[in-house]
Amino acid sequence: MVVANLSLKAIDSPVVLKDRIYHELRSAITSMNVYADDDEHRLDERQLSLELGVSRTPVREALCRLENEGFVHTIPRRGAFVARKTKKEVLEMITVWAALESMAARLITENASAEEIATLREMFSSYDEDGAVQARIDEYSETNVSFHQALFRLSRCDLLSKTTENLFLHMRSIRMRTIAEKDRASRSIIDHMYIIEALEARDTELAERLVRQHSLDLGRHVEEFVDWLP
Amino acid sequence: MVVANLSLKAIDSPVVLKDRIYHELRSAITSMNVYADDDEHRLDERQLSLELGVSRTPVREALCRLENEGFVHTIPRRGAFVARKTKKEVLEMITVWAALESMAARLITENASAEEIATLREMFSSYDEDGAVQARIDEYSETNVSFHQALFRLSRCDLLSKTTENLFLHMRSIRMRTIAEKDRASRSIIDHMYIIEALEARDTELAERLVRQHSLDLGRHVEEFVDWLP
DNA sequence: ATCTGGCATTTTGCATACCATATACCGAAT
DNA sequence: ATTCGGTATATGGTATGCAAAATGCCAGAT
Repeated sequence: MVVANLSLKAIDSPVVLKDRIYHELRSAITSMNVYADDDEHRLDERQLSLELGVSRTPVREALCRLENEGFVHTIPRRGAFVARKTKKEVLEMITVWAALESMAARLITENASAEEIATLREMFSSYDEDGAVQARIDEYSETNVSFHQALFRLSRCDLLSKTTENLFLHMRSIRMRTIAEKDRASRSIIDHMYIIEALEARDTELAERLVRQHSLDLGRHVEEFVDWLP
Repeated sequence: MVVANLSLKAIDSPVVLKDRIYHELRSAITSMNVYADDDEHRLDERQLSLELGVSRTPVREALCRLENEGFVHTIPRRGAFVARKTKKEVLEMITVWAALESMAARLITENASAEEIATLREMFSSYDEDGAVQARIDEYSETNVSFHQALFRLSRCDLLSKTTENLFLHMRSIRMRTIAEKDRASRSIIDHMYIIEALEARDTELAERLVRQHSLDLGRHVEEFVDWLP
């Protein structure tokens, strides 16, 4: 008799309620337009637990986690609110982003394979013709996000990706809104191409600088033109 | 009758139980030597709540927060354990650190006042004589931590400081152990002096590079010599 | 002797109950 | 009419209760 070797992968996620609630609430929060109106969006524990058909306990634990990650702001004895970032906070997020992504670029020049870097170039291959970016601006916006996520993935540094994940979500609405401004979109794709070239050339310092500059440019744009943030 | 103008500052922190428990547990975890023995340190909810004289609920919320921040690892239906970092994870923490601190250095060259930068130099003034670092190695170790914290403080970017805060705590034990190796300590103070000079000279690129290199050197040291991590 | 299967115990995850505080409402006094 | 104070109500913070799941133990089989 031989022992069957099925090479199974361990299952260690008896997906628990609080996690599902966490994801549910997070996606609800990140997909809503927090800045549409002026009044703060309160998150009533009892109401949420009623809507979700669960008790307050797992809702509270999900809110606790969302608070740590900056999506929710809670005031003791007053309740939880959807967090509204100030302009200063958004600018600081962009600064941290720039720091992390430029480090990711460094690591890519040192560790990534040529094939991996090639995938970055392919992402933009369908935008070759003049005006393609403008014509499919929404699609390009998604590609844009994917590109930045890919940079972190190729860095092979999980903590870098993990630390940035929440920044991504926080910045989603901001980026969606700023990328739509047409000249920024074409500037954006040019920047990306130079970044890819630097990565291909394994020019660590250049890649780092270009990536950082790309982010800080967004920061300067926000600083100058975004007036819909407190 | 006039209204007394006392210029009071708002008090909005009716410090709640879960926060005190969080801090209590965090300091307990960060000050213990997690890597002393091989068996994992379990955190029994009931036992903790008994010891702290509270119910399980706030303990659970504190553990939830600690898990988000990487101090605690919980397995559903199995319980919470003090998180043990792998060597890979420590190296990644150092990488992220390098990214954040080098950005802090950039910002200092651009924004900090000469007086602020001068305070950095003063921190090391008592270590001028040869061998002073070796003689007061524990004291120097604290100064070392303060120096790095000061870099983030002077960057005036709260998110940068906040993001790094947990890394600081995670790295405490590592740094405490590695700094004690004497030649690293003297190398360290030399690095710091060059960094301060670059900041004083407002040489953004140089300051950034020196700070990053200083962190990555620690990374290489850990990579090479730390064998007590899984 | 070792391995397997079932039962008991422990412990988490979720639900509910209770308490303290913050807000809202309302009446009385100015 | 407006403002102040008290009471009611609502809501979050904490405690406890209950059920499902995981571990450990023990007996029986091989």
